[in-house]
Amino acid sequence: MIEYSRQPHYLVAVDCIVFGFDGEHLKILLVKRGLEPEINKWSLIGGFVGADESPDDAANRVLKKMTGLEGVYLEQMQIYGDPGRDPIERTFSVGYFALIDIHKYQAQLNDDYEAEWFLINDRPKLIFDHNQMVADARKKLRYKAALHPILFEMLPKKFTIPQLHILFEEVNDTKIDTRNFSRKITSTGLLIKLAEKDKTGSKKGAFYFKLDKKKYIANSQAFLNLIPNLRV
Amino acid sequence: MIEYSRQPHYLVAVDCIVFGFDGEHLKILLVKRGLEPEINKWSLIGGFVGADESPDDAANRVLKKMTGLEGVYLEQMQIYGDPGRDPIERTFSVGYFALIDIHKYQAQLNDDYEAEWFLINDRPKLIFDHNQMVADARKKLRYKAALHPILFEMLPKKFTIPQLHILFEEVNDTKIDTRNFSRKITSTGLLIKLAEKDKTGSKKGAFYFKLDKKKYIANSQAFLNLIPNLRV
DNA sequence: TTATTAATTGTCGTTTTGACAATTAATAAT
DNA sequence: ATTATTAATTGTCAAAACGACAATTAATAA
Repeated sequence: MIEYSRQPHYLVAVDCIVFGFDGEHLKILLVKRGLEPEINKWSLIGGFVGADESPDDAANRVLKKMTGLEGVYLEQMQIYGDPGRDPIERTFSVGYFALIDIHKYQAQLNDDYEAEWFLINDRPKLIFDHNQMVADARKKLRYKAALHPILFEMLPKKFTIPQLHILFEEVNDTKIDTRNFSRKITSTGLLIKLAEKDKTGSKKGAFYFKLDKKKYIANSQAFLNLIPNLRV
Repeated sequence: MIEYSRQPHYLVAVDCIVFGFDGEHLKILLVKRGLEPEINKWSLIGGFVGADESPDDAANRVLKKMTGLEGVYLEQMQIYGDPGRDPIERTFSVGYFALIDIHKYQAQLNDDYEAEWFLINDRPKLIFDHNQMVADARKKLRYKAALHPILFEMLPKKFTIPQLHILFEEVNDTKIDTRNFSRKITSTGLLIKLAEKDKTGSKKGAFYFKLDKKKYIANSQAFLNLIPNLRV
């Protein structure tokens, strides 16, 4: 009856830009393909959307498979669907960016892929339109992180203000005054100061903080102003 | 060689939430389907993505066909892809929201569809997950409009501050002090005051303004703070 | 001429911002 | 033990932004 069947059918995939932070620099997780086409080339973590799963399900499945992690911060970015973006067959890909605590990551044994962390500013060329995806993801991460408290997702449970500070500078690619930053971030009320100090970075040591989960969830949609003189 | 062919294939569509403003209220454009399934039910403007077009192309094509308009403000929202969202066959849909000047709209003769404007707060139930799409689009419109100067897209070339004011209140579903709003919106530097006045709404008349195109383009990504006490 | 109405400009205390300085808490060197 | 050193933390302050609220203005209608 209806024309559905006459319409062309396509493959639908997901690709994840996985961001991590090693304490100094922003990194992304890439995989070396063990399959044709583009065998041995670096690419984003991705996979086809199965018959019984949503794109979100697929992204979570792929992430679990490649990082061993579940319930990570995952945000849909946009769809990539130019005809010809995949040389084999027309494929739509839903781009996601993920934020993970790099220390929780554990390499998964996998015959098809070989995963590796790269500095965001020193990464290999990627297949297809994956380079564009990374650029878009970075832009969106910067945008979102300027307004919402999401960067905690890349830090361990316990973290210090200086750690946060470096992360913010790294993501926004700018210098931020430590004194003003400290005041701003604590004034959000999202942090709980712990008794313990991290002495690895300095003689004085920096107090550990943890997230106030309740407030974090309640404020996840709130607008903040974490970046001075912000212009996107 | 590669497994692509063994993967399931799907339909990919676009659906557009078309927003307009009649001077008093926010409206959306809906169509009555003349096709099975869900014949005679109201739905969003949409269509399948053709073999040689991107989702953006498809959205523009569909909009042109249903409104007669080209080059309208169009923004990708998210993909809808739950299995079973379409009862006939698995279909992914890329949701877009569009902002148009309602007065430029002209009904298109179309055998398959019948289009009509509805008040955003008094609209019929829609097919499939289209109700969710409208809710999402409204939320995103509100979010975006709070930070970026996009609502001009729904007004004529010449507009008055009071018109803008009503539109902002309508989109954000809140009362905004006229005096502070006027000061804020003019201080963005995006408006050029014209000599002419609009006398239809009051005795004193309100000055017409037009957009400073150059500054508008340059600032389209700038953060503004147009809504007082903003909490999303 | 006056009343009316909505647009526009003005006032002002409070809060936020961001540039910059001073202090503090630890360890390492003397 | 004392001092130097270093990074974390707290402090200062002037300028700008914010938002609650009042007064004035420009037109038409009575």
